[in-house]
Amino acid sequence: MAYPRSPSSEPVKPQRMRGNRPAYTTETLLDVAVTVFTTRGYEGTSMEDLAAAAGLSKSSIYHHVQGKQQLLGLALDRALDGLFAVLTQPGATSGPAVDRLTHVIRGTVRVLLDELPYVTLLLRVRGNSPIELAALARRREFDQLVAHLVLRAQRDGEVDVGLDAAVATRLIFGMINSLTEWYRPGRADRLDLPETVVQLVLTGLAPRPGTG
Amino acid sequence: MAYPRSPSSEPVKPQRMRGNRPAYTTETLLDVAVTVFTTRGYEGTSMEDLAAAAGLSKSSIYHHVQGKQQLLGLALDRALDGLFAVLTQPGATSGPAVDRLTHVIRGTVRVLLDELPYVTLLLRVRGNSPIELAALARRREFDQLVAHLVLRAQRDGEVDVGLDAAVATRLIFGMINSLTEWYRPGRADRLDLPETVVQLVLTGLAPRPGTG
DNA sequence: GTCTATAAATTGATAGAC
DNA sequence: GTCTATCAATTTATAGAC
Repeated sequence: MAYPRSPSSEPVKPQRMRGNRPAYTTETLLDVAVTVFTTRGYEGTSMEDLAAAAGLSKSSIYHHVQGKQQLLGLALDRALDGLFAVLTQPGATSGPAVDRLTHVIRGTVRVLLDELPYVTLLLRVRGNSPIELAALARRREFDQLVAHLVLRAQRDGEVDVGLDAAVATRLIFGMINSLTEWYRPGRADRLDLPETVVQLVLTGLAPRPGTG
Repeated sequence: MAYPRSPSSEPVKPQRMRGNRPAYTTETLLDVAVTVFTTRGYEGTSMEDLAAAAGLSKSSIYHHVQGKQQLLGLALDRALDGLFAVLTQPGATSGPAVDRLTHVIRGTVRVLLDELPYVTLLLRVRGNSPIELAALARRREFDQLVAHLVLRAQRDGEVDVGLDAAVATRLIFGMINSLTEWYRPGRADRLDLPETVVQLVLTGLAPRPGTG
């Protein structure tokens, strides 16, 4: 490599634009967009809203991404990748079904909290475009894999047989997903939310003998 | 009242319009609108969409309501009225706190199922207009009254003291509200959903001795 | 009660200068 | 990488005929 190093091998040094702000990348712009999308809703957000939130003009946004839909697609993929990663972790693929289920519940809560705005956006998608429909299809796939795990745990006698497994799965993950409605980083961080959810799912509210 | 009866005292006889369809009232139009709103999202629904769904022209809709926002406001009020009614029923105002809580859980699930599209719409509101902000304020009031009930049950030793009451309340009602994401009338109607939810909340998934 | 026609504003997106 | 200027399409809403 005696030749001058090609520009692409240089370390990334962010250029400073007006106001001494680092120039946007697709990634940093996505961060801004997802925040606005989750605040005002995707359809309720105009490119003008995005531009104002980013401190850019509308046309500058089109330098980084093809359009509003692409921003949505990137955000939904990120959320889904995080969720599917939980299902391939060792704790989710071996051992008693109820332990795998517990692992998936904990992992799903963690991903939801770590990627809060992205998962929030995913959970609100209605299927109004091909991009949204594709995300809904991936999400259904995730749901089905989890439902299968609950069914296994039930057949193995590890969880209550009095409940319909499919309904219980939906209710449990509905509970988990509802975290996006109120959790904000910084608040209630002393609470171990993944553990709280696992406890509530496994034993419910009823006082257990010896703890009251 | 010897004078001819005024038109307003006549029994309501719906006029038949084109295609032998009864003329719309604000109420029947609201029904159509709420269905479209929950399918495509409120912001994702144009007056043109509503007109197409109703089989009317856009301008005819303005004969019945002032505009899109008013349709939203009427729908949100209906959902909130139903939820608040649960809190004033006898079972919710006397007796041990845990029984009152159980009553409210059952009642909330019932209202949610009975007024499904209206409550669904309420749960998706983001606060993008004064009408939405007012609905969110009423909803917060409902949530606080319920949270108070859980706290009472906890203090009375009727539910597990290992859980944060406020967090548990949010998770439980998050689970209930998640019914709007998948419940459709006709399907799973043999399942007693209010009871299933109460059981899951009180005892969780864990198999109880004697039932396995 | 419903229609056609149209106004006024906003929307997602592009062209081209710096 | 960002800007101003602009376009074509869509959106909410109104006017006025039947």
